Amino acid sequence: MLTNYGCMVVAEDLQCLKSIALMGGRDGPVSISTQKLGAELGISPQTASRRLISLEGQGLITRTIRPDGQFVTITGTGEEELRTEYASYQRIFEEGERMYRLEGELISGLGEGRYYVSIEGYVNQFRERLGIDPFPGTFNIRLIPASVETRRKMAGLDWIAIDGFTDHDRTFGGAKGLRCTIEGYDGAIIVPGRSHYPDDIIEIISGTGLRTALDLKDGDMVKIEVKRE
Amino acid sequence: MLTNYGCMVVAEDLQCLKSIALMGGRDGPVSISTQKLGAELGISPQTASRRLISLEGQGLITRTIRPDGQFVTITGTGEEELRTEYASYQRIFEEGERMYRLEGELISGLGEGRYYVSIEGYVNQFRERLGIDPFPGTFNIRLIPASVETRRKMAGLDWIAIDGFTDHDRTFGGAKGLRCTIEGYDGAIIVPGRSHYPDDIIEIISGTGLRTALDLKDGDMVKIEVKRE
DNA sequence: ATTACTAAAAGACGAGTAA
DNA sequence: TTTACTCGTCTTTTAGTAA
Repeated sequence: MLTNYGCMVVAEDLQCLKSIALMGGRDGPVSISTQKLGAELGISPQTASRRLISLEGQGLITRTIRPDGQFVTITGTGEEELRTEYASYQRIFEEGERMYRLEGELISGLGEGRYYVSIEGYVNQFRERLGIDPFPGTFNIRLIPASVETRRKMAGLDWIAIDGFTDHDRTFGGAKGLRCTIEGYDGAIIVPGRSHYPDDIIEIISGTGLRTALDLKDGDMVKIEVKRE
Repeated sequence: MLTNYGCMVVAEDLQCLKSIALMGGRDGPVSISTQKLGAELGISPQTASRRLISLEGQGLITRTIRPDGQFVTITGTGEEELRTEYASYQRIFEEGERMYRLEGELISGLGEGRYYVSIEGYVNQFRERLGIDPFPGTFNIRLIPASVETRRKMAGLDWIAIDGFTDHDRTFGGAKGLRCTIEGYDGAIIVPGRSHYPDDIIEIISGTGLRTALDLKDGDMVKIEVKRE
């Protein structure tokens, strides 16, 4: 254990302090037995006792010990410590640029997308619903594994429907699209309605010829950003 | 270590997960070296590495490891875990009955208070500003050590000023009061303006004769509640 | 530079026990 | 019942090292 030059409370101690706070230790003394606290935290009474001693030693709680138990109160310092932790979580969940980021390598298209962007029935919808007049050709990306998880989370976003249609007795399936930026360029992720695309591959359309504009070739890494909400 | 039957993530792992979230691991892959993470958490790179392995094993993060570092993303499960923790802190700070609780034993008064409640210049103010027509006699309490801290926190509350005055060439000092309830009965804590009362003793006035009403004698424990804000 | 293994050192844990 | 000590064990940590 590093000496922790006054900078931070050890994780277990903080967890223990949190439990005391949940029992009401911020508002006044709460009766806590080491057994009860131990059960709460999944540790032995002995260890619970040690935690309380440690918290007291750090000035995070004060105690009144009696033969039949003890009363514990969280000090101002202890409360500050909890507030700092709370602030971290607020930063995680309340702020943020609200952007999902995907990363992957450029691969040769599966062809399907190229086909889509040459059909008027689709192109019109891309233009009207997504605001993209697609460059003839798509951009296919194999996500790094760490991005596949992010892609899953994106299922909850507001995808725009691209309707299927029939033309000259031929049926064209539906799809859905989501606006994004590719290294700064506007575009959209397109996911065919039925066909099961592999989890780690996404197909992108853009008004720009991205391969040329970004000077990319197969295997190069690309970053994609998607606004949340 | 208990087996932790799927019920909870170990405190250190959670702390580590929180750090990753603060680096942006919720929105997409973040480049994290074990060294950087270790420095952030005050642990060695080896331990940081083990933490990441552990988090991955629990399905809380996914990783892409490269010879020159790694990309880490928080999974949906990991995010849930963080949200649960966040919810705990919200409960601590956002909810609650907003009551400070004090506890102590009834002691014989220091006399000073009894004096106060017999002087019209004070009594009028108690009545008008605190809404209390004081019973002649005060209630003195020696706080248990665990309550002394709470009393300190109460300094931030909205105390009502009791002004000093002069009568027949005699000077009467100011004081401040704060409404409270004593075992359910209305009253107020009175703190003399100048005199330095011991930290662990509080003096209470009430419209009721509390000793009789509550059937208390010296040494009995009493609970006092004060509304916050 | 990385990550993560092995092995020695450090530290934490819970059983037993006293007060 | 409590709290918290000692002590033996076991876990965790870090240093060293390999890939």
